[in-house]
Order: sequence, then structure tokens, then C-alpha cells
Amino acid sequence: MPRVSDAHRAARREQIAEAALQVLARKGSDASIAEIVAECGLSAGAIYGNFENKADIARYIAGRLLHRKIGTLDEAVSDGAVRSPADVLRLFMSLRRQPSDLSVLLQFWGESTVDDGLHQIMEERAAEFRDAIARALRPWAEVQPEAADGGAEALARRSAEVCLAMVQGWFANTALFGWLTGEEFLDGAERAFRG
Amino acid sequence: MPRVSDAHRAARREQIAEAALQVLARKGSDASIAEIVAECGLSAGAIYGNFENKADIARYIAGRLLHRKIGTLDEAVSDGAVRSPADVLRLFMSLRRQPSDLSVLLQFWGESTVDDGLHQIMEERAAEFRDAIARALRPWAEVQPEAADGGAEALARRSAEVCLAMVQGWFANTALFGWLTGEEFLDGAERAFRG
DNA sequence: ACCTGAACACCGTTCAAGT
DNA sequence: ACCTGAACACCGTTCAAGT
Repeated sequence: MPRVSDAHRAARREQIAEAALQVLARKGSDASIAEIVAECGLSAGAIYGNFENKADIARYIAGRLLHRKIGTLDEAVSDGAVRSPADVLRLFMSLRRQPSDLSVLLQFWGESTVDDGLHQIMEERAAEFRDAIARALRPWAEVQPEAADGGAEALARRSAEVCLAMVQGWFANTALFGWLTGEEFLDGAERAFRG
Repeated sequence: MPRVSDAHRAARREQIAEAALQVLARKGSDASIAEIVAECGLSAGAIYGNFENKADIARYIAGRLLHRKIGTLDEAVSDGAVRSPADVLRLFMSLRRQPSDLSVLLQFWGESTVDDGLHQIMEERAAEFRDAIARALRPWAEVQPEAADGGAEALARRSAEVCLAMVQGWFANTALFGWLTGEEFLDGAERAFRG
């Protein structure tokens, strides 16, 4: 009878991950299992019955965190309107987002450079995110003069890679320094790269 | 006689920091004092005689790491030539740089969201870096039509903020995914934001 | 004055004993 | 079947004893 057990297990994992996310946002790499135990109301043993180890909890959270962001973007551009890279970024940056999520995302970037399992998850999610942006840019790419020879897909993809890198920059800059709103960043980029 | 002692102390700190940088690049947050001890050839006690604690070593390394990058940029633009934001970024990205430094920098970003002392160092260095870019952009800003009414300094500063955020994005994207060379990123940005 | 390394408190992980 | 929490190995930090 794995039905009940699976649902129970999924709920427990979610309960533990939610608690761990809170503690990570507060303490970062100083987050201890003892604190996660206190936050989720279970025991140390229960955590290790549901996750392989501490790094495994981070991997689970990373997958969920990025998945939500991507879904929200896909939904917002599903009307198929013509949107320039700046338009798509403006749309994405205007979506509601928790500042503490940004902190945890930056912690995951740092961990990724050293934890192969986490790195693989980040790469998968980044590829999904890039593809979502490329889909959103497709109508715009079709009407660009330099893509007349059938290169619209390549242009959309390359532009999506650039957009993703810019989102990363805006995330890092916002989480660390808070110098620029999304508007200011994009307006500034348009002025600086106008040509 | 603090002369000999100070020089000795500075050399010891450098020796320990250099060893810690190697271990951080390999192990990230799993780096242990025992490994740093093995790498630098001293004892645990010697480390705590020269640094307050493990986080203090990271702060010391962070200060040095970013300081070198800024100095190199300042030197490269000291001729005062007119350079657009894309030119300045192209110049900076072409400067030699260790990939392992990028990994450690990303780890520091993650830690910064949770370690106030490290965060303060990152903010100071980022402000220096932004000011260096703004100085490099000043000749360009002077000849922009929209800055005719004396707003050249404000334009240079705002553009420098945008450039720094883009460098952050390129660092993160390169360290994590390696999708784009500096050239491809800048060319793509010019095409995407041409207007 | 500076260094060593055993000692201490704490953390991640396990597993025998409970329900 | 799942949970508990004491027990273990290991890590960051200290400090008495060495030179």
C-alpha cells in the first residue's frame, strides 16, 4: 500500500523543506540540523528518514524555488504578444518575489560551485528558464530584420541566454546592494547599449 | 619593536589566507580548519593567533580578491579615452582571471546575505568598483546628447551601476553555466537592447 | 613573542528501542 | 511503518605548556 505512505512522505518532505528554507534565510551556512528540527517540530531521526543528508534538503528546496519562478513567467507570456527582451525582463522583474528567496538563491549559487548534485539541478532549471524566455521572445525574434533568413530561433535563444545572465546580475545586485529597481536597471541598460 | 612583528604577522596572515583560498576553491563551505592547517603547514593555534575565526579569514580574502580586480581596471582605463559602457565592459572582461576566483566570489555572495561583516566589505568594494567604472565612463558621458545640461556625472554613475550589475550577471552565468563568452554576452546585449 | 596540539563544546548522522 | 533521542565521529575554537 504505497499510496498513503507516498502522500505522507511527500507531506513530511515539504514540512521539513519549508522549515529548512526559513532557517536558511536567517542563518545561511550556519543553519544547523538542530535548528531545522526545532522549526519543523520533528526529530533529527525523522529528517534523515526523509532526506539523505543536509545537502539533499538544499537540493530539494532549490528545485522547488526555481520551478515556481519559471511557471509564473510561462503563464504571464502565454498570450503570445510581441515582446522585446526589455519587455520580457520588465514583466518578469515585476512579478512578486520574496527578498529572502533571493538570499537563499545566492547561497545556492555559491554552494553549486562545489556541490555537483546541486549544480546539476541549477543547470536543469536554468535551461528550462532560458527556454521559457526564448519562447516568450519568439514573436519578437520573427520580426527582427537580421533574423529574416530563418535565424529567428537562434536569435531568440541567444537573446534568452543574455536575458538570463542579466536577470542573474539583477538578482545579485538587488540581494547584495539594492542599488537599482528593475525599471532603473532596464532603462539604464537601454540607454547604455543603445548603440 | 612592532616593525619586525607587524611584518611577520602580515606575512603569516597572507600565508594562511592563500592556503584558505585554495581549500575554499576546492571544498567551499565544507572547507575545514584542519584542511587549511594541512595546506598552510602551521597549527590550528597559529591560525587563531592571526585571525579571529574562520569567517574572519573569508573577510580578509574577500577584501584582497576584489581589490586586485578594481586596481587592474583603473590601470587599463587611465589613458582617458572615450569608451562606451560596452567598451569598458569588454575591456574588463578581457582581463585575465582565474575561474576558481569566480567560484570563491560566488560563495562570498552567498555568505554575504547572512554575514554582516562580509557584507560590509562587499559593499565597500562594490562602491569602489562602481566609482572606477564611472570614472572610465566620464569621457563618454560628456559627449552624450542627453547629458548636455550638466548631467554627465549622474549619467556616468547610473551607467556604472548598470555595468556592475551586468558584470555580476556575467560572473554568475560564467561560473555556473559557462553559456556565453564576454564577447557573446555584450554583442547579445547590444542586439537585444538596441531599441 | 609565537607556536603547538590535546581538550572542550557543538554539529551532522546513525541506529537501537519505542509506538 | 514511522518516529525518537542518546550515542558517535568530527569540526571550530581555546589555552596550558613548550621554544
